[in-house]
Amino acid sequence: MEPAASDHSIHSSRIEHVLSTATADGKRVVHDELDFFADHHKGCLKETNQNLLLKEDMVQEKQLDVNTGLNLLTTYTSTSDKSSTDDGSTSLTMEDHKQTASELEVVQAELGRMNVENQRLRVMISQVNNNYKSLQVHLADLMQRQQNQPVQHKMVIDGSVPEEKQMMNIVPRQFMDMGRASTVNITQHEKDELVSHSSLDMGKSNNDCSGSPPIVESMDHCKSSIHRSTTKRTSGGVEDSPERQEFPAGSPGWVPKKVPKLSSGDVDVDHQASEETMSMIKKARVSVRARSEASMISDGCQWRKYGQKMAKGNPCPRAYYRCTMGTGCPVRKQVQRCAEDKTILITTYEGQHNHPLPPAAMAMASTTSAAASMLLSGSMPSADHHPHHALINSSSNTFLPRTAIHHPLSNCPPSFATLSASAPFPTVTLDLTRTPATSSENMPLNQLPNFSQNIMPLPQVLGQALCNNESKFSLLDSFRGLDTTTNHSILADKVSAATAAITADPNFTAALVAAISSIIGNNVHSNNNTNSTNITTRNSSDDNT
DNA sequence: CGTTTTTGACCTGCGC
DNA sequence: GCGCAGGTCAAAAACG
Repeated sequence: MEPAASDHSIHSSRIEHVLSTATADGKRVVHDELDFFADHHKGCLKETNQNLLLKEDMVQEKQLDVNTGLNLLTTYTSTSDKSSTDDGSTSLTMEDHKQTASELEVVQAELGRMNVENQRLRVMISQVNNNYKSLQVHLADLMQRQQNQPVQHKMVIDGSVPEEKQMMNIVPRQFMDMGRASTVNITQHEKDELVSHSSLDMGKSNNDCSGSPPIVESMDHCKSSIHRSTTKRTSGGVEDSPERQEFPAGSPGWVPKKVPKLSSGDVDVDHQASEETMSMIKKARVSVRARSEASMISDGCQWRKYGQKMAKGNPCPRAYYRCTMGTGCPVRKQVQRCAEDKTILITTYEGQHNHPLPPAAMAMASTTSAAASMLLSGSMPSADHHPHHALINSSSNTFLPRTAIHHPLSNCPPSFATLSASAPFPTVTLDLTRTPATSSENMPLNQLPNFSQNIMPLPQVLGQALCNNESKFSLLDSFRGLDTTTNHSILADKVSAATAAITADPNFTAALVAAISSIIGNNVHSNNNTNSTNITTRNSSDDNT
């Protein structure tokens, strides 16, 4: 009874160690790694739908089972009681009947609860689907608008907008540009500029999975080619690293680690402004802190260790891994134990996958990709001037910059996710090491799993964020908009519950990490193709595969 | 035997 | 220019 009921939680928080050495396809699996995606198959929306259907079937079956069981019970009772009858005792007593009846009532009540829960889950799924669709429509609309208004964002580059507008535009734009989250904030003018820049190398691209070179990478490759021409390497620039050979300039595989400095003589004034903007673009990283004795957390991808270093100030070595799922996939990650608490494993992801993510990694990634993109595009104080962590702390219910500490939603303690704008790389840090206790201060833990009842689903929150936003992706704006139309406490409760539920679910947070890292990487590929965001398309299409 | 891990050497950027 | 630290390379070893 109880296990069946618990099966209805969409987000399982189960963490299990992978003990096997090989997967079904024969690929090696790191021993004893912490597998956040042990039941990843539940994460996909469609699969969730299927699960719901299956579970409903299970409920029906269970009804049959129960009835059968009761019949059997009666039969067995009489049968098993035969011995007692044989012993001369009486047959079924009234007490037996009462007990059976009470059991029946309990089972029926439980079935009723399960049906109700199923209904709630179905409603939630439909809400999510609706939100995805509305997101898609809205983003298409935004893209169209921005194509019609290329001048506005030039102001962003020029920095001639009011400070608040700068905060809303410049900073998110940095993150937008860095990752695949969205190209919405890139105007057509900028795209043209970038394309003209990158056209130097684009012709050499030959292994782009998506068929279109990503803008950001093209930018990097452009600068990379300049860099290579102006800097010497002991290998002479001809014998480049294998990755550079694998990924000729313009191809999506290799993303240079560093953004080279350009001399003013290299480019004209317009380009210089553009380059200055691009020089602000730093490579985003996604870092996750998880408490684990395992050597590495499983994120659905396969990794090969290529180096290990002792980092300053930490007695534990830092291990360097690169993704081996795609040929020459440039995604890398660093794994290191926390110096203060060696039970905490810090995994930092960097780069962009040049291959489709495996189902394990995609599990819930599509659901969270919107969240991640909002995370990355969300409001932050001037990143380059505030090296501190900007709070997009989900457990603080805010996604708000520290400058907005007076926001009514920002009065909750931080714990979960932070965006670090500190040099050299902006880093989204998710802290899975903290218990939900902090975030559930306003929310009893036993209410957390009741996702569909107590909270607005995260995609819905994000959907509202988009719908309340006319021209830019800013949760701050959206929350401001919500402030005028919704009850603060209700919203706070909903967001708090969502946050707490997320915090309480390692699967979700790990998936969020994977989503963020994949967004930082993969979105660029298709976004450039479709000139629309991948957030919704991937959610709606990939989930149906 | 192919793949992965290990590990010392090397490269690069940055601060002084 | 030098030293330091982070990051990467690549040959050798280990592994399955």
